Amino acid sequence: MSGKRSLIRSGTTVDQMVRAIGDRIVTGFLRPGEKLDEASLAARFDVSRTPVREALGRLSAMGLVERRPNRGATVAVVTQEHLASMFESMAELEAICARFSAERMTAGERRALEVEHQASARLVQLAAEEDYEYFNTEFHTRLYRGAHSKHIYELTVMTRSRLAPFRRAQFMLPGRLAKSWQEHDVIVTAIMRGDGAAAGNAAKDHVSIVSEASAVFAAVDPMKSETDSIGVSSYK
Amino acid sequence: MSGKRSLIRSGTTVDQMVRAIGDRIVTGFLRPGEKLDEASLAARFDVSRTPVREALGRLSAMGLVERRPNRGATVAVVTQEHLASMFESMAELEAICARFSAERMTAGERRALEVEHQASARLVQLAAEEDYEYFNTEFHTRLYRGAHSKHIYELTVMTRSRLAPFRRAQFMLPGRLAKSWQEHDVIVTAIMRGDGAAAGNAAKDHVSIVSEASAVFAAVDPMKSETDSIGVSSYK
DNA sequence: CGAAAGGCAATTGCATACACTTTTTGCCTT
DNA sequence: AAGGCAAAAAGTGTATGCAATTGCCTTTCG
Repeated sequence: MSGKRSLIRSGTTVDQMVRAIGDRIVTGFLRPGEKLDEASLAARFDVSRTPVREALGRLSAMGLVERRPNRGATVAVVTQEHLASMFESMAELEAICARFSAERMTAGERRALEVEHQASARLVQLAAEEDYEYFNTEFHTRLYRGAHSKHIYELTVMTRSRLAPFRRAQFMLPGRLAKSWQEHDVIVTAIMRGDGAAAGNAAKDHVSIVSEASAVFAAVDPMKSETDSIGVSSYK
Repeated sequence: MSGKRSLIRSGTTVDQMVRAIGDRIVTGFLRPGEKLDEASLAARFDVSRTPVREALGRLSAMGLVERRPNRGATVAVVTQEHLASMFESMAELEAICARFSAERMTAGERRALEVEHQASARLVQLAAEEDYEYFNTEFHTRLYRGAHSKHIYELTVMTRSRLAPFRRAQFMLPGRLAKSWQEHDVIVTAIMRGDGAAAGNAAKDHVSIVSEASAVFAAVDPMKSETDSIGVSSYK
């Protein structure tokens, strides 16, 4: 190849490829079921096939692409059943994190959770969807960390990343912001008084509602009729 | 390279490498923290470095090896905290599977579970550790499948595979076989009567006991004093 | 004598070349 | 005209070579 790959960010070439391809999948630029040709990708990003192959391998491990021996890689196609299964798992994992957080969070962690949560109330009043989504991610990450269990944290973050494409639109539903905050409030209250069971139930309900909100968008997905499956392009 | 790779089993070369290296890690032949040199591994298995690299990438995704850019790969070192975290996660995941199984298993699945469970009683009487371990794996796999949730299944199987090295010795403890069967019996009974909560609690207790049994072995691990961490070589 | 800087060997990362598998296309047969 | 077979083209899997980074060792200066 001729040109440099100077315009891409730092890190190893493979890391950049994982981010680049992963982003295009998550944002729906690459559609589910679409074939990922190694040579084309290599040419597209001006690298050789070797890092492309390694990136595809990692993305396959992440569940974003599917690979069959000697038959190449395709953008993972997520069926309705599998999507439901992932949301269900997410609800259970969040419940575990909330329960453990209620039982194990340090005083500092509890305080930080409470402070940030209260601060986010302003974003609801301002209807600042973008900022609220950022704080929402932070909030949940605090719960995951508060569980003080590295493996649970890994499983939860992994599942969340796989669901990322399907959660984008949740705050576009009218009144979702305020409802989300209220649900957070129930979780926080339970955690502050150390009630693990209540925190877990509240967290599970919270995710279930998000799941249903996303299902609304999935249902009107124009791709659905085509393949009877829902892909990451749902939000385009 | 000169020779063929005909003596290894079928599948792509990378698959074989993953199995070969993974087995050596799981069985403790390769010790935690040990450096995995690409060229040496390639020479050892008579392949080029390319499939070795890809295999190391997959094993890294599995959590069996750790990789740092430009610094090569090493056999993953599992700290006591992380090990405890994984067992804890396993207990929660098994609980979820058992609960869902109680609620969702088909009549056929319930029958098969019951039949196989009853059949395994003979293995306890015969003190057939090897065979019982096989049935034990089958039993738990039935629970994972019975949850009828693909993602939960994936998370559970993944966690189990990462814990595999640490579960080997559990049945070597005196009386563990009979106790294991009795614990299975509680789970099966709860599932048969559709009591999700009871099945979940029983499953959680079951794993917790396994965890403690493994902790016994971990505690006497000779490597422990060396690195203050527990590796897959515990059972050699 | 110790510490830091520079060079050297070893190893990883990427590119390219080759081999094998799969798929497609075109021709021949029925 | 339709179906099947064969050959070529496309694409993946593996091997090897080269560049770049890392860690160690030596050397030199304080």
